[in-house]
Amino acid sequence: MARQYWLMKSEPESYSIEQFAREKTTLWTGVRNYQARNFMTKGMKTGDLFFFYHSNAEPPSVVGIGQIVDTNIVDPTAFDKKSEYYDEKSKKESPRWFCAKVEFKQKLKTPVSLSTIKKEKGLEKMLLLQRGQRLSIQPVQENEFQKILRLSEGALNA
DNA sequence: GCCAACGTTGGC
DNA sequence: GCCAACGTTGGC
Repeated sequence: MARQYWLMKSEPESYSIEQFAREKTTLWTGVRNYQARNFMTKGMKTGDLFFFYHSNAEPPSVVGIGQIVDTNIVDPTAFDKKSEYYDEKSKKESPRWFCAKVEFKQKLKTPVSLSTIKKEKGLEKMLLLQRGQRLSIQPVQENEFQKILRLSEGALNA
């Protein structure tokens, strides 16, 4: 199975690329949307790469790259009453939520902003740009991945 | 199983 | 701070 590519969102105020760069690896917990969960449990494989995206940021941007280390880990925050992600409906015998272990690879030389992505030909189909979509984990095509990488190195980025 | 009310996401 | 889009909840 060829390597797949993803985009994973995080608000910099809750978990930023800087924090990720410092910790090197982290558990991507707190996914509480079934569609995002299914991408994570069914599609994601060890070795896949993902864009780290800052949502609710100024400007919202792709800021770095990470790699999937392990998948289908039961999300421990669902059982933690003190966690904001606690879900009483997720039982240890039949967990409802899962997370992935991810490793920091690099920050982009230049973040690629949402507005830049919107302007770039060939990226129109990205889920990120689809109307009303709010998925925190979404698949990215390889050519889209490469294109955004090139944007981060060129001067085209606004 | 329908659907109104409500909550959340996230760009602007 | 606003609000569109969408998911979830719960009454019936």
